[in-house]
Amino acid sequence: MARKPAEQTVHREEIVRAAAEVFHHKGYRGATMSDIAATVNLTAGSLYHHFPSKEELLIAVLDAGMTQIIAATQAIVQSDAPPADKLRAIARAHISGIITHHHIAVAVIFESRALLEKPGVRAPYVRQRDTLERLYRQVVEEGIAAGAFRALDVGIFVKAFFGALNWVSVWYREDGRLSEREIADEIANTFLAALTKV
Amino acid sequence: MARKPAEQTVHREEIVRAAAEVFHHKGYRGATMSDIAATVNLTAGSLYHHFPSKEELLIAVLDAGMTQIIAATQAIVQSDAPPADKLRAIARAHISGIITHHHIAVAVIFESRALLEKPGVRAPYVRQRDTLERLYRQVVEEGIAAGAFRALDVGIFVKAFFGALNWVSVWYREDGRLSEREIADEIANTFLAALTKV
Amino acid sequence: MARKPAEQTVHREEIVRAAAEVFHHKGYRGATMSDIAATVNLTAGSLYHHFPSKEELLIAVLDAGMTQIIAATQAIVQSDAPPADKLRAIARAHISGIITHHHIAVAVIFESRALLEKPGVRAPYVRQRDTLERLYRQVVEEGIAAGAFRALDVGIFVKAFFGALNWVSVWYREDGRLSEREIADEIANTFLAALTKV
Amino acid sequence: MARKPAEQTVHREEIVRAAAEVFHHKGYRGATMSDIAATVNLTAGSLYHHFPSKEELLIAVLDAGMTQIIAATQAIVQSDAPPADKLRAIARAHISGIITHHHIAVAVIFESRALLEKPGVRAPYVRQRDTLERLYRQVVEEGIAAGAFRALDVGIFVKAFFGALNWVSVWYREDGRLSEREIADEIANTFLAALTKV
DNA sequence: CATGAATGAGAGTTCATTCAT
DNA sequence: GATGAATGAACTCTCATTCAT
Repeated sequence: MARKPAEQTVHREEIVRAAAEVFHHKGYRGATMSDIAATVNLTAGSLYHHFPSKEELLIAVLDAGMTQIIAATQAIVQSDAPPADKLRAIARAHISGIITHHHIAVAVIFESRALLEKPGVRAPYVRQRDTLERLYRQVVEEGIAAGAFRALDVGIFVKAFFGALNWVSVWYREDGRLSEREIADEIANTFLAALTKV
Repeated sequence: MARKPAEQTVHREEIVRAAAEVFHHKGYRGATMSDIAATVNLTAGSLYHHFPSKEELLIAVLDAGMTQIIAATQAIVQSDAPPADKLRAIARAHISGIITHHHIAVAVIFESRALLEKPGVRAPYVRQRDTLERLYRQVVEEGIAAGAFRALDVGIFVKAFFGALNWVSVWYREDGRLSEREIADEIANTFLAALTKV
Repeated sequence: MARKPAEQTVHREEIVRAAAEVFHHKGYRGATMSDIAATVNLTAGSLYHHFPSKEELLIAVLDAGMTQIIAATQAIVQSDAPPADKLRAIARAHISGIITHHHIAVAVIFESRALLEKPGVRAPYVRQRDTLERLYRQVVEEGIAAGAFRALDVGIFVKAFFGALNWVSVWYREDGRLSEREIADEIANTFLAALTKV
Repeated sequence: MARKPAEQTVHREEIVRAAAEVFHHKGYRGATMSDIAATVNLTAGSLYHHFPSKEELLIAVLDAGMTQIIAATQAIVQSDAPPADKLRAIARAHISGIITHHHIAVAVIFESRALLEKPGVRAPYVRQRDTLERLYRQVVEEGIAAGAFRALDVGIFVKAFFGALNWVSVWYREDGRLSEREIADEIANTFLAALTKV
C-alpha cells in the first residue's frame, strides 16, 4: 500500500538537523513528527526507521550540540595559550557554535528542559553539561592560580559567563549591528575586565 | 448534576500563580488545563469562567512577571542613588524576583517563546521586554555620562547582564551554597568590575 | 471547539455491553475505540471519560461475564438439590449465560487471551476462572462422595465439561434445530451418563 | 545495499510454523510480519517472496492444521476397528495433534475467527471444518447403527466431544499431572461411557 | 460559579506492503 | 531471494474547549 521513488537516502544527521530546526521554531512539544519529516521530505512514519521516538530525536539533537561545543572547548582549554586568550577563544567558540548551529543551540538551551524530568535520559545530558562547566572553571582557576585573574567566586562567575553567552541565542540577528566575532569579543572583554586585578 | 462546597471563590491571581507553576514544571504545551485547574481545586471547565483560553493564561503569567520586575526596576532607576548602587540594586531586585516568583520567572524566560509567533500577542510582551531593557540601559548610560563607568557597548553589556541574571533561574537551588543576596552581589560585582574605569 | 446536545448520559454498563459486542465481532485487537464509541453514539475521545483505556474496557467485559456466571453457579452449588440436578442446572445456566450474553461470553472465552500476558491484569481474571472451576469440581466431588457418581478423574472431567459448554458459543445459531434448553440438557445428559455408575 | 550469508533457503513450511507460533503467542492481529520474519531470520519484506500477505499466511497455517488432522482422522475412520476403538483413536489423534503442533492448533482454534468474515477466505476453511465434523459423526453413527452405542443426538454429541478436545489446547501444560495419552484416554472414556447402552 | 460529559482535531506510533538495489 | 527505506492508513490516546445542568 505504499512506496516511493526514494529520491535519495536520508541520513541520520540530516534528520537531527531538521529536528533541531523544528524544535527551535515550535519547541519540543509543539513540534510534530510530521513537521520534522516534512523538512527532510519524508512522512512521519518513515522517521521511525531512523529514530525510535520523538524523544530520542531530541536526545540526538542535544547530544550533537553538546558534543560539538565540548570538543571545541576542550581543544581551547588544552592549548597552551594564556588564560585570558583562552577565555576569549572560548567565548568566540561558544558564540560561533550558537550562531552556526543556531537551531541546535536553541534546542539545547531551551528545549533540554523537556527532558530533564526523565532520570534515565537526564543523566547523560547533565553529565555533558557538567563537563562543559568544568572546562570553563578550569580556565578561570588556571588564571587565578597564575595570578593573571583576581580571585573571585569561580562558580558564580562561570555561570554568569554561561548565561551571558547563551543569552546571545535569544537576541542575535543575522542582520544585526555587530558581527559574530565582535559580539564574542565584546562579551569576552566585559568578563575579562571583571577578572582583571586592580 | 454538580455542586461543591466551594471552599471559597478562586481569584484570578491564584489561578495565574497556579498556571505559572504548572507552566514551569511542564512547559506551556505540556501543561494541561486540568493540571492547572487541579492546582486550585477546580476542574478544567471551571477555568473558563476566569480565563477565556490557555493562551490568555500564559499572557497573564507573563504580564504579571513583567509588570512586577518593571515596577521594581523603575523605582530603582528613578531613585537618586549613584549608578553603581542602582546597578547592584537592579541585580538584587532581578534575582529576588526570579527566586521569589520562581515559577513565573521561568515561565517568562522560557515559555514566552511559545507566544512569540502570534503577532497580536507578541507585541505587548515585546513592548514590556523593551521597556525593561531600556531601564537597564539607562542606568549604564547614566553612569558613563557621569564618568563613573567606562565607555563600552551598552547594548551588548546590558544583554550580557540580562543573560547572566536570567540564567540564575536555571541553576539556583534553595539549598545552595550562597544566599540570594550573595549571588546577586557577586554577579553585580562582576559586572561593576567590568564597568570600572582603569 | 466541541460539544453536543447530549441526548442522554451514557452509562458504564451500556459501554461494556457495546464493547463486548464489538470485541465479539472483530476481536479485541481488531476492535477500535471508534467502533465501540459509535455503538453507543459517542466519539472515541468521549469513551475516555468512562474508561481510561481499551484494555480496561476488556477487563470490564471479562469481569462482567465472570461475575455473572460465578454468581449463577454459586447459587446452584449452594442449593440442596441432588448432584445430578446441580450438574444439569449448571449446564443450563452456563449455556443460558453464553446465549443471553453472547457477546460477553465470546469475549470472555476467546478474547481473554489478549490479556493473559500482562501479569497485573491476568491475576484477577485467573482467580475468577479458578473459582468457577472449583465450583464445578465441587459438584462432581459431592456426587462421587455421595455415591451418586462413579469415581473418575475430576480435573479432566470438569475441563472436558467446560470445553463442551464453552464450545457452544462457537456453533450456536438462534435459528438452530434445538432450543437453548434442549442443547443444555443434551450436553448435561451426555456428561451425566458418563458419571453414572454401571 | 544489502546482502546476507543466507544460511540456507527458508522453506514455506518453516515460515508457516513460525507464523503459527507468533499467531499463537500474539494473536493474528497482534502478530506483525516482522515478528514472523524474525523467527525465521528474515526481514518483513522478504516474507513477501514466499507469501503474498499476512492473511495468506494465516490461511496456510489453518490449512496445515486442518489437513493434518483430517488425514489422521480419515485413516482412523476408514480402518476396520470397532467404533469404540475408533473413537478412542480419534481422541488420541486429536489431542496428539493439539500438543505436537500446539501453535498451529491454537491458531486454528482461536485465530480462525479473524478470517471468518471474509467470504472468499472463509469457504475453504469451513469446508474442512465440516469435513472433519462429518468424520466424527460417521464414527458415532456407525456405532449406533451397529448397536454398540445408544442412540442420542449425534450433532450435539459430536460438538461436545469437539469442544472438550479442543479445550485441551487451553489448559494443557507439558509438566502437567497426566501424559498426553492419559488425557486423551480419560476424555475418550468419558464420552464412551456416555455412549454406552444401559 | 462549578461541574462533567462530550467533542473534534490532532499527536505519536505501528505496521502491512512495495520496490530499488 | 533478501534487504531496508519508504509509504499511508489506522489506531490509541490527549486535550482545549463548550455547554446543559
